[in-house]
Amino acid sequence: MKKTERSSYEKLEQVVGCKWSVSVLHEIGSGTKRPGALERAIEGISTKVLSERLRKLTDYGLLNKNKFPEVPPRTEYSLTQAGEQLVKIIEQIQQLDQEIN
Amino acid sequence: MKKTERSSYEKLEQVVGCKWSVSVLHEIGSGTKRPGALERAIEGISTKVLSERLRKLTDYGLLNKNKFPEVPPRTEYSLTQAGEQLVKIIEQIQQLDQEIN
DNA sequence: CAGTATCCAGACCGATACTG
DNA sequence: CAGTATCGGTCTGGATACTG
Repeated sequence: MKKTERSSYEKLEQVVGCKWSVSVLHEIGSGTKRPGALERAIEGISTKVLSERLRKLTDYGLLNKNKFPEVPPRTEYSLTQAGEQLVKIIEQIQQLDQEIN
Repeated sequence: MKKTERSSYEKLEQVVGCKWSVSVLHEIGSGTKRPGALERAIEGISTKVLSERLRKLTDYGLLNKNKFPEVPPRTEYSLTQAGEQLVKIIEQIQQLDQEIN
């Protein structure tokens, strides 16, 4: 994505720092699994961006992807173990956020 | 910065998602306090961006700023309590990061 | 329904010059 | 030394149309 990165925080920045990533992780953590439902649940996100995030988070090992060979096609995403840990950490930051304000 | 934000993750994205923010927080957490030293310690960051980050993190209540009325001017930054908590959380994510890869 | 391709406006970053 | 202003290139996100 960025090309001039080299710090050890690269991955953190690319995952959490990407707009909508956190919302997507949180929503999936809340039980929403299918892209269509996610798109409806996360107000404001576009198809393209949702797809990009799902792909990236899957690539980074934070999401599992299950594609069912049906018509119409059905795909379900879920948190990996690492994904769940990240969600927990994100929730901590949320609380921190409230303390700040 | 962004203008079309409205999710509850806005702040998290704006703080952690900003390039270099995490590095700056971490470096200050490691004891580096003055802008000049930070600029040298954080390889690749520019004056302008460092200033922006310091300002934003200060505005967000993550950093304390101490300006001394001396010549030449001296300024020192330190983590607020919230800043320290955030640094701890970031370190957790670092560990998670290692598990992912 | 899931996912991709395209187009465009604007945001961010980087480098640098400059002020107090 | 700390901090701001400017400028240019690049990348991202948003909207939409489209494919399987």
